[in-house]
Amino acid sequence: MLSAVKMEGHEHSDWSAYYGEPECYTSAGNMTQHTALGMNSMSSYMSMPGMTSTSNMTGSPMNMSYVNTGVNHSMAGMSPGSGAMHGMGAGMACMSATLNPNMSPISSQSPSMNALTSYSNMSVMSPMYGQSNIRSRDPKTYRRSYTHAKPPYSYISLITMALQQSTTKMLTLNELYQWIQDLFPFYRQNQQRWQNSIRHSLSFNDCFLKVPRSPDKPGKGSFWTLHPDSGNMFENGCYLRRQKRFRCEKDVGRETGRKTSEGGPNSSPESCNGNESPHHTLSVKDVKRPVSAPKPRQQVMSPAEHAPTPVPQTHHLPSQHHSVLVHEAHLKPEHHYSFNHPFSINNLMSSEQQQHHHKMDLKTYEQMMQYHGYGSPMTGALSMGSMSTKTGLDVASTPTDTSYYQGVYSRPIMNSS
DNA sequence: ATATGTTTATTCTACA
DNA sequence: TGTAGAATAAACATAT
Repeated sequence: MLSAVKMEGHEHSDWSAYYGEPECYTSAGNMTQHTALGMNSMSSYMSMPGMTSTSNMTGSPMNMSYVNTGVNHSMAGMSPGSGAMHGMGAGMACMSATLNPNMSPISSQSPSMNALTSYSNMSVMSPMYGQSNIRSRDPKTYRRSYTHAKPPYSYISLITMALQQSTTKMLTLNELYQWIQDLFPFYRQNQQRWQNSIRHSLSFNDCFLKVPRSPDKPGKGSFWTLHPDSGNMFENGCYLRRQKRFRCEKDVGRETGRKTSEGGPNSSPESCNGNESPHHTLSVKDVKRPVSAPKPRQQVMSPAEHAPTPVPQTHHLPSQHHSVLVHEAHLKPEHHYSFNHPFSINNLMSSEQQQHHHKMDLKTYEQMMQYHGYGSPMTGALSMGSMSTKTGLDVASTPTDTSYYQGVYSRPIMNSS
């Protein structure tokens, strides 16, 4: 529903041009009656008129032949019949699988993609978007224009989606880039511009945390993940503009939103792990940069620098803070479910489905712990990062042309005739 | 050299 | 209209 995805001023011209008159959105807002809020309501689009029926949706994601001549990274990683699909709403599973760049069975639960999918459907398949001036457009130019329209998501929400949908809940910068442009053709242009913005967003916003690579997994850049306390940043349903930026409280008082890293002696991991209370007071930023340093650059802690105790095995230990943080954020089985994010599985799956998901998560978690077999929370966290490659679940390594608009291509634009 | 990451500054926009 | 979130540009540093 469009009350869920408010079309704000950003690039409004783009969207109004492609989607028709504002009243379309207004009518979309009426959809609220169908559902609760947030992404749930967006999910309702899966069964909206204009969508194929559930039974049809269960067919095969492959029917959605995506005729994009661009990237198409194949659906190789996809597992159409994966068990992960079974618990999901059929239509959801289908679309999700179709769009998810990370087509592993596990990640096919992709909550974020459900959101995206829903939006996509809403925009294109829902009859209300086919009304008014769109109908009069030349279908060819309209289609082309549409696919290159700027998505109504802020960079922050795009990053959040990408991170949420990834199996390990953390991605490298390049994987983020890839995810975004795979999904949104719009971002296949002007890369320098938006990628700079992405980098800026990652650094600037407290809701994103940097997780250094383990030494045994060399590569460019760190992993990025969501702050466990970032919670539902888009609970107002607007993916262009949060009502309030997520900031770590400590730093809010100290400075205006600047990320600082690696706290002094006070920055105990526990105080920032997001599990003690919904409103812990220690900034995660302290994990990232020294408070004292006026303007430290590039303060990703080196393992040697920060590991108070020898790092078990070959996994690197960026810092205790980080370790706990990331551990809490990504390895605790319950983490995903305390994460009330609109893209989170919470909002998109039934309790039964969540149970299924939960089991899988536990299993994954256990496997990882078994794999790396040591007690340090850090190690597990890092294994998450490296797991992506170990288990072949690496998002960017198996890019698929899972364009956000994918489904659109294979079917006629609803009501546009 | 290029990618990645940090920071500052400016501008635009939505909203109270 | 003021404020705050977001987009953009750019300078600079560091890592690969």
